[in-house]
Amino acid sequence: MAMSSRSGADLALLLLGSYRNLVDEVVRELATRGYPDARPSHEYAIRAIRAGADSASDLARRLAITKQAAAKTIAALVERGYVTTETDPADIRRKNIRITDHGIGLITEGTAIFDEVRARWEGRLGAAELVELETQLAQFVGDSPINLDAPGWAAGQELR
Amino acid sequence: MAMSSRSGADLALLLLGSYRNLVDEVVRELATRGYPDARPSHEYAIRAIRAGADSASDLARRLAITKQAAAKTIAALVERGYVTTETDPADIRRKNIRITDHGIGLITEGTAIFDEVRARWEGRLGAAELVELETQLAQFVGDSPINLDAPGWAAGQELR
DNA sequence: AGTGTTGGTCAACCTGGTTGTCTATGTCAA
DNA sequence: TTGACATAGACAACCAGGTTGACCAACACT
Repeated sequence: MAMSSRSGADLALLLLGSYRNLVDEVVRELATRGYPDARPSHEYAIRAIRAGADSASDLARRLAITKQAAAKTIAALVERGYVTTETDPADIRRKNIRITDHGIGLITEGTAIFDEVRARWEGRLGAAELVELETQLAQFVGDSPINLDAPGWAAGQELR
Repeated sequence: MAMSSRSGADLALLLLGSYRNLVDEVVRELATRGYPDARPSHEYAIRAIRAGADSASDLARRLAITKQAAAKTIAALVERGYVTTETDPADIRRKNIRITDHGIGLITEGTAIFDEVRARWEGRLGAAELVELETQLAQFVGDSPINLDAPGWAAGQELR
């Protein structure tokens, strides 16, 4: 019996479930590779920093969160040794963020694992099908205020 | 130029972005229809209650969260008038949950809106394509501890 | 009875955000 | 040069939606 049309609520749960499944796997694997306390938000933040957000306010704008939230995130990153901060000599107010080797390691491994999991899915669906799926999802995301480059909305507690 | 293979991290963001897009729309629309303070978790919880979880411990098991968390959720539902509780005459410890008309209204409208949004997506993708997408997502979710019927993991702060 | 299980509650904590307020510094224009 | 405004950051309090841990009261079973 072709199950045909599911409910909209189920669709939502499918989307979120897939996301969490993917991300949980990445976090788990990251833990076994020497980053036991890494959270998805750390990855996103470090990526944003690497992409040019070199101060708290900058990061806040990039992630589309408040600067207070950005400051907290940075504090967490410093605590874990993923970044360091030092006062900008040219502007005493600013604290420039620099990613440590450990931080680089995190996003390098993170990216690799993300891609590994994606490859696994690709193996199951077929390359063309996965690309199509991504294209379709991009359509859903496209017509919205949501900005893939500013995944501040990606927060929540994604792992338990 | 066919953009072909995206990164695994992007895939994750696409999934989450689609979810939030869908859910945000539902919450927004719900607000305009007389449920301004409804949160996704409320909907999930009321659904679970309607499906038979008539006590806090029950709800906890069903949602796969702690009973304390379930109790908090129920308190929020009572506060908003979506459910009422009364002590079970047959077992003084239990507090039976009953969904109010307002609560029924919430999930009725919620379901309708979810389906409307899904229908909109269907209109864009085509019916067959959407079903295929759902089937593919179900595959990703299927091989995991994630249980669509126990969306406790769906929490996080899904809306900003 | 006595022992163990179950339902619920209190309290403290965590994460990742939010507002609101404040100071210190920088910038720019009159 | 000064005075107005913008910006960087920090502090404090709060919120949602979870978590642990400790507990008590009520039920169930032998």
